[in-house]
Amino acid sequence: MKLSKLVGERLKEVPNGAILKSHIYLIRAGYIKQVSTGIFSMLPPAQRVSEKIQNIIREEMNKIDGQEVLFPVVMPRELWEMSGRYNSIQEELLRFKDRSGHDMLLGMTHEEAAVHMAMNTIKSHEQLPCMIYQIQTKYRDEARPRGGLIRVREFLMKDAYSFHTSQEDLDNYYKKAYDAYNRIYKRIGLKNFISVRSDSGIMGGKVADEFMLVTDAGEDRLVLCDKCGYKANMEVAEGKKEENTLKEVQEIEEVFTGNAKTIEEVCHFLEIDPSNTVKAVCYVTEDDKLVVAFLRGDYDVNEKKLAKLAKSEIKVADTDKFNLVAGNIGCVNLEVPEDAMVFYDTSIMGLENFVTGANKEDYHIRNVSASRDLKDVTFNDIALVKEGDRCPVCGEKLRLTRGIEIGNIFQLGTKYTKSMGMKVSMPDGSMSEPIMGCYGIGIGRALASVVEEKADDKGIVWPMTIAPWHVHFCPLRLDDENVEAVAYELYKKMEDAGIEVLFDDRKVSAGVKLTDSELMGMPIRVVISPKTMANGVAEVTMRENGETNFIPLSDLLSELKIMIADEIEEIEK
RNA sequence: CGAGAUGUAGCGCAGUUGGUAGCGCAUGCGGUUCGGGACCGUGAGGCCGUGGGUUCAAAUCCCGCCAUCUCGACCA
Repeated sequence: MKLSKLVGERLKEVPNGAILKSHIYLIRAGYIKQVSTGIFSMLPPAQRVSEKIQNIIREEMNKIDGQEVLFPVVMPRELWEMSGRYNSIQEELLRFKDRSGHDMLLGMTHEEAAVHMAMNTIKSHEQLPCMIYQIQTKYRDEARPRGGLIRVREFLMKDAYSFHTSQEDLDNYYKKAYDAYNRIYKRIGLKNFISVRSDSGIMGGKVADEFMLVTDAGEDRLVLCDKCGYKANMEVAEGKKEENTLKEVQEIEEVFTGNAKTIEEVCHFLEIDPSNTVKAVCYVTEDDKLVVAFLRGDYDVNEKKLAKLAKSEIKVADTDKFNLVAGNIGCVNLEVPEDAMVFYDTSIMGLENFVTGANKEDYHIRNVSASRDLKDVTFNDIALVKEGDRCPVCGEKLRLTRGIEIGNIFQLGTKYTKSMGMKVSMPDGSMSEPIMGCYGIGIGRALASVVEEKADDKGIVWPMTIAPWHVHFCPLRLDDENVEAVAYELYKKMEDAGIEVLFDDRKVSAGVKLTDSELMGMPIRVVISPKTMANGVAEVTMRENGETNFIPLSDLLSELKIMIADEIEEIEK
């Protein structure tokens, strides 16, 4: 490819509003162009990377007996009513009408389509297990896209769906998919990725794993133990809290706290530490039942954990509706409706002489004792892990960090086969709903993640396995007839030899060529100039570490081929 | 969806107390340079997001709308 003809431009300046490395460089280096919020076009180099990532994914999916299919982007309302999701999913599902007024939607995921395909074709247990997958555009009407390709509304995704006759069979396959995912990330050149057990939602699945690129740029919070390897998404992470030390129990007394409502205000007013308080956070369930959560003042509610205990989605309650005194709610003599649920976090266990609300305006109470005043309550873990908590497995201090979710796999169970009525005949002649698993990877996000992990202060650094071109060929002084002749000859030879080469055929200064090559990130740069030609060599530089070698022109092709092959082998081994 | 901000040339930005728009980069042409974003000369390129209002006069002041960004909520 000749750079002079490549569609797209290199920019010197940071695009307005871009924060993430991947966002900045992908725009500056001419890989992507924004069309609308969360909607991007891929320019030729990005498309080449995307195709290489797709092919690696295809290979790995095919290795675990996947069969590639293609579901439609547009689906009719009826299909999604079968699973109940036409109504259960809100604005994120983009709905519209066709010319005859029929309700249609844009696919944001394809469980329904997968079951639709399978239920007309898979009839017997003998055809199982079976996995079908596609690589196709998804549309999710995200409320707030961000970070360039990290969180978008329209994106290319590989999604796979497997069908099984038993949980055991699903477990076996799930393990295979898990291994395939690890191989995929390794092969596209990522290093600092992990998998974490995650929340599969109230609606069903039992097991779910998320693959995360560990980076400060991530939007998911992670909890890791460097000693024993415990790792979890913040949503499900457990932490051992520091135990409360026993103290002599004193008599409860009421204290006037006036306008001090929040924990911060109360602590400031009484000159105490938040860890000596117990706060209340109130929620309502889907059917408007009150849920009160008590935690030590220095902890926050993990709403996912609480929702699980309450067996319902929850949202923050309007305390007035339940005659609660916002800011003065306490765990002693709290009056709540019959059907209300009250939960106590384990951080309160053994806590003595603490401050909590008095359940009346302007007052708190002090010297409350868990052992005396909360004798009969059950303690549950409903708090978010915080800095300083210890590993639930080995007791070491946990590390809190962030990650970008680069893929997930989970066991769906029979949610879709049951709701849509897919059954297969079993060995004993009975009919049964297959158990499903599903497995997703966003292609664009994977691409951006590689940039995020590997880019340096000069630009993108592509791994050889997914680089748009292996070699960035920069002849300097193309106005020199000798250089020009040799350059075009070398370019042709490289292409003929099957080396993917981007040829900077522009007659511009050395600085422009070299900085552009670093910005665009090809793994190998080949420079020739009157200087190198006088010695009969080419200057070959690795983008990743800047290592430079001078290679005789006569050996250049064979050396490049070896370097490319070695590099790919190194990444994939 | 809540909070904050921004819309002026392809990109990044300036634009005074209201007086019909400029800078840098990129870009066309001519020339001199040229191994780390060269220089000189000369062009082209703007419905100042959009609709209304105030005014003799609006990029500038007021109101609505739209778009975009950041933080948060949400995220099958």
